[in-house]
Order: sequence, then structure tokens, then C-alpha cells
Amino acid sequence: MEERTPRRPKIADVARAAGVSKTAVSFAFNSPDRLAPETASRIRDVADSLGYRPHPVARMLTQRQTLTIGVLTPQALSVIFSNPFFGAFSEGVALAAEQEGYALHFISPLHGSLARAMDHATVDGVVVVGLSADHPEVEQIRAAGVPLVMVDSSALQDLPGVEIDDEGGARAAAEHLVVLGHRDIVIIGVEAPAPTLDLDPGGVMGRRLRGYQAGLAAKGIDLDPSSVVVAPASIEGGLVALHRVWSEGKRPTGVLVMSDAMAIGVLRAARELGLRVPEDLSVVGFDDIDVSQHVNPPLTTVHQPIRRKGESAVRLLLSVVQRRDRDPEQIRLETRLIVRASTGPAPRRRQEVDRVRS
Amino acid sequence: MEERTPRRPKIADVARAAGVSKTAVSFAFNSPDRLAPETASRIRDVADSLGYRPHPVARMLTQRQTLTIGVLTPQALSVIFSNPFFGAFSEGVALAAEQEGYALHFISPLHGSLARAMDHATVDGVVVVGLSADHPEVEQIRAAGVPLVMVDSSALQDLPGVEIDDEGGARAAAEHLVVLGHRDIVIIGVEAPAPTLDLDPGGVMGRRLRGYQAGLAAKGIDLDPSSVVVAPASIEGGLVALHRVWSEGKRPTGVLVMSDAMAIGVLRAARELGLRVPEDLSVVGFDDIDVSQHVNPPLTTVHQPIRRKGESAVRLLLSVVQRRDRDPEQIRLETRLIVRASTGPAPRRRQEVDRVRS
DNA sequence: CCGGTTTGCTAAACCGGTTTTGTAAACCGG
DNA sequence: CCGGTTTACAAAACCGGTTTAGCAAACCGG
Repeated sequence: MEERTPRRPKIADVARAAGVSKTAVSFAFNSPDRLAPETASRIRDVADSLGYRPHPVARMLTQRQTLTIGVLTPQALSVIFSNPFFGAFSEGVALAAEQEGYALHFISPLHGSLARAMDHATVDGVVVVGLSADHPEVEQIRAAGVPLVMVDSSALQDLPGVEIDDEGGARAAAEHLVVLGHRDIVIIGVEAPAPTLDLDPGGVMGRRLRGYQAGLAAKGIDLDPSSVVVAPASIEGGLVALHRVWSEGKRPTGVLVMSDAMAIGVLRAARELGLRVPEDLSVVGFDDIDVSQHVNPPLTTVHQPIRRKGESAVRLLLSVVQRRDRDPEQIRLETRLIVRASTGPAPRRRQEVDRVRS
Repeated sequence: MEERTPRRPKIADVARAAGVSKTAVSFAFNSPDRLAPETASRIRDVADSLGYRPHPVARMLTQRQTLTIGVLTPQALSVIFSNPFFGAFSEGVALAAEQEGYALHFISPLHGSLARAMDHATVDGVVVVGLSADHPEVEQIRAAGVPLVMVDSSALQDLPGVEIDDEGGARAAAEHLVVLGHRDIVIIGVEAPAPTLDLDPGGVMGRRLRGYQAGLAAKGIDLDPSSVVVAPASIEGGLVALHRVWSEGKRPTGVLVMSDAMAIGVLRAARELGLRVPEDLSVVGFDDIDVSQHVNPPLTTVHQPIRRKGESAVRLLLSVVQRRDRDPEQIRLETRLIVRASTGPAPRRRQEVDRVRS
């Protein structure tokens, strides 16, 4: 019964069993050339006969690196993973990380506190996504000496970051609707994760909003502030958003949605309201996630290179991690409007739409 | 210029600055009640004036816990994240993990070796997904004393695990097609991550295959082995799979697909081939991911509670992590067929289908 | 065969915390 | 005011590795 709880063997156990010092065991694994070949292999034999594996945490402590990069988000992971956008982004992140031999650690608020979560995160660097650069946590991370790269943040000059041309994309989307004759347009935005920083003008939401407004203004359309509603960035969020718009009595002919996941929800809500898309209602998304071309009808949307965004962020981060002294670099990726079947000419008479819903 | 590389302050620095011992500093953070109140708060003041944060790795080493759980997959993260199924699963995992205050660490083969990846992973437990239980790595993880829960694996009695009724779901899917009059049926399976263990009969793929076969056999249909093709579990994978089937001269009227992501690709391939779904070709998926009801046409599929699967796995894991001495528990979740619009009666004459393609 | 280098290994210090053990001073009942 | 307990903190051991410094034996050219 001495087998009770077979304690994990430590390096000292191996050393004792092999009749050598801890140093020798360490050498056998990390610099075998510093040992006589037969000694090294004997030690290794003993080691794996004992089932020894170096304790990763102890190793991290001495080597001062974790071979892990963190992905930090201000929302709960359970909410961001519900948006396919994040899956695709993670795909890019994972691709670059794996190539360089890094694992991925997702960091989200712990008991409501991002700071607390960061304190427990053992990473060599962090990709911060969707957090405004003046957020206190960001400063804290910098102070802790952890390299970071901002993604989809309000640009801060002295921090490396990756962003896309949100404003240009949004503007193209808005112009597209206007050219089709739409005049009554509603914008569905992404709800801020926390009540604070709600309309951070530098954030993604702010930039897209400016783009939409610019596109509308260019054609002489003035956007009523009440025509901007927000909801969580998910299918469900888009669904309830359009229903809310309708129940408030608004009867737009076109909807600009800041995320494809939400746009898919909008499509569904439209069907539930008895609206045909695009005959009664035109819908434009943002992101161009994989499924957008397969939904019914295929979604007109603003394409952004999601995977490449993730990849770029990681490469940028690792370049900082590996050679600390670098000028902060900003990468900017392009967007472009992709016209599919969810948009069409505005209905002739607004009344038509009303009648449909009766 | 002494500010060059502002070294991260350590506990000894705080102790010195506050004129106390390291012990006192540690107490100030972890058990303030063991210190005079004013001493404790003075130490804390000094600490955060220095910007001190306990080093997470050092803390892990002494406390013997990382507050992190690992999710281990045999495929590269960049490939599994491309399947929305995994996003939803992660959502469930994240939900349960966050509630208990655990972070998430994704582990995938490092330079081709899962073992090497595990060696670098600092986790309190692992959710192993899609790895057969007799895989050598699994034994290695157990040997390392890391608690684990198997998900979607061939059941192994002495390991805790979460699985779904793959066979029943598949059987229902097959019977559904048969009842609709389909006789020429092709099965599109998920490609094994590695060439080894290709048709692991205990794995998900094997179980679903058995279910399909049982469903067909019950109605007197014998499945030709050549009617089973495999491809990667992604939209793209399904797309090429159906094209391959067609180019091999097969003209099924129904397709049973082992994943919704692939099924979406199949829908697209069908459109490219000039086939109407479901008039010319019926398609049944598996998983019931969120978008499946929004694609064109809405996908008939076998529903499985994806999020709940992730949640259950984590809860099971944490119950093991927290009180080691437990009997291995097996959780089994139900599946059910959801009939939407991608399936319909088999076309009357097979020739019709051929003609369409001409 | 002698001084210097190389080989092969070990002892001890270290990474940055936590925890156990120890100790001086304050407190306290009798 | 004296022995015993409590309070408030410090010294040292420890977590499980890596790395530096060091030491004895073997080797080696002259």
C-alpha cells in the first residue's frame, strides 16, 4: 500500500535514483553535450523509467519565459466565443502562435476584474483586443513589463497595434445603401462591454459610426441620433435589436449593422416580421465572416481580413517579445464592401413596408 | 539614466522599501489579519507605489495551483477554430471556467508533438477533446498526475468523460433520409487529425458511422464502403468533398454529413453543381451550430447540446481537481434530429439528377 | 614529469514567491 | 511581579527546477 498517491517524481528523485547530482539530470535534458554521452543517456533512461517530466512552472520560473501568449478581452470569454468573428480571429492568432511554438492563453475578467485576471496570467506577451488604449488595465500591463499589442483599439501612438480601416469600410457601406435609394436608415451598433467608455469615439464602434455618418452626409442625409441602437454582438443581439427598432415604430428601409453575427440575427428578425430581404429591407453587415455568404440571403457586408488581423497581431507581438527594443509599429489592414443579395433598391413607397407588417 | 530597464519590483524590493521582511509583505497581501492593520496598509501602499505585483509564476510554484484549465486538441488550433462547433464548445467551457475563476489555456501539438505541448502547459487539469482514450499522450497526462476529462472520445471506463449519443443521432438522420425515399446515399466523414487511428471504431466518427449504417440497414439498405468519404471538418472541407464525390461519378440523392460546417460547404458545392437542395439533393448535417438555421436552405441536422457539453466537461473536471478521490463519472448527453428545409423526398427518377448536371 | 587545459561532474546560489518555525515584546491573570 | 499566553513580525526552509562557480581526475605538449 505504499503506492498511495504516487507523488510526481522531481528532479532530486531522478538524481538519487541515477546516483548523480540534480545538475547532471538537468544537463541530461537541456545540454547533453556537457555530460559524457553514456551518462546522459543513462540518466534519461532512469528519468523516464520513473516517469519524470520537468515541472513546467518551475522551469518557467528560472527561464523567465512561458512560451505562451495571452489574448485579453474585456468581455467574458463565453460571450466573445459566441461571435464567429472571434473564432476566425483566434484562428489567425493560433496560426502564428503555433508556428513560433507558443501556446495560447485566453484572459478575460476574473470576478469582474481584468486586473485580477492578468495577475494570474503567465504569459510572455498579450494581444489586447477591443480595449481602448487609455483603459487603466493597459497601463497596468505595461507597468508589469509585459509586452502587448493592441487590436481594434483607439490608436495610441506609443503602443504597437493592428487595426483595420473601419471608417472607410463603414462609409462604403453607407454610400451603397444611399445609392440604392435608401433614405430611412437605422444603424445597429455593438454594445460596449461595460457601461463605462460607452461611446469611446476612438474605438471601433466610434470609427464605424463616423464612417456611416460620413457616407450618409456625403449624400445629404442627416442621421438622427435615435436611429442608432446598440445590442450585444451576437446573432441573438441582432435579432432583438431589429425587433426593438420595429416596436419603437421605426420603419427603415435599410439597416447598417456593425457585425455580421448581428446582421444574421437581423435577417432572422426581418423574416419574423414578415419582411422580405432585400425587397422590403436591405441589410449590410460588417466583418464578412465565413458563413455570411451562405446565409439566406447572402449577406452584403464589409470585408475585413480577420485571420490576417490575428496573425499580424501575434507576429508583431513576438517581434517585441523577442527583441525588446523596438519602435511601436502600427499595422493597418484594408476593408472592402462586398455586395451580395441582402441589399437592393429601396422600396418605392414606404407605405408598402408598413402594409406588409400590418 | 538609471531608469534604464525599470526592472520589475520583487517582493524583496517592497520589503526593503517598507523596512519589513518578505514575510510581512506576503502577509500584507495574503493574510492581512496576521499583521497590525496599519502595518498591512502601509506595506500595501509602498507596494503599489512601487508598482509591485506578485509574480504569477512564482506564486503558482508555491501554491501548487495555476487556476487554469487546459483544453487539449490533437489538431492545430488554427484548424479547429475554423469550425464554429469549436467556438460554441469553447463558449460552454469558458462559461463554466469563468464561474469558478479559472482561465483557459489551449494546448495543441507543439512542433507536431502533443507531449511536448503538454510539458509546457501549466494547468490544473485538462479537457481532452477528440482524442481516443488509448492514445499514448493520454496515459502520459495521467502519469503526470494531471486530472483530465475526455470529451468525444472512445469511452474508457476508468476515465471521466462527456459524450453524446452519436450513434442514436446518426441513426435518426439516416432513417429520416430513407423514409423520404432516398436509396443512393453518400456519407461525408471527418478526417482524422493524423494518419494513425484513422477509423478508430470507438471514436466519434466510428460511432456516427455505425449509427448511419444501422439506420440504413434497418430499412434494408446496404452501404457501399466507397460511399464514405472523408475531409477536414470545415466549410471548405465539405465543399471539396461533394465535388470529389461528383467527379467520381457518384450521383447520390442524399448526403449524410458528420458536421454542420462541412454540410454548409456541401450546400454550396451543390449550388455550384447546379443542384437544387432539397429537390435534387438532400443534405443532413450534424451538430446544429447556431448558423445552421440561417443558411440557405436551413439545414436539417442532428442537434447536440454543444455548449452544455463544454460546460459539463469543465464542471466534471473541476470536481476532480478539487477533490481528487472520485470515481470516474461518465456524462452522456442526448441528440435529436432537427428537420429543416435541406431535406425532402428523393427525386422520382435518378436520371433527373444526372440531367441537371449534364 | 610538470604546469596548464580539458573533461565530467557536483555544491551552492538563484528564480520570486509562500509557509513553517522562531522570538522579542506586550499583555494578563493570580 | 512572575510564568504563561498572545501579538507582531523576522529568519529560514521550501516549491522544483536552472545556472554559476568550483573541484578532482584525465589529458597533453614540451
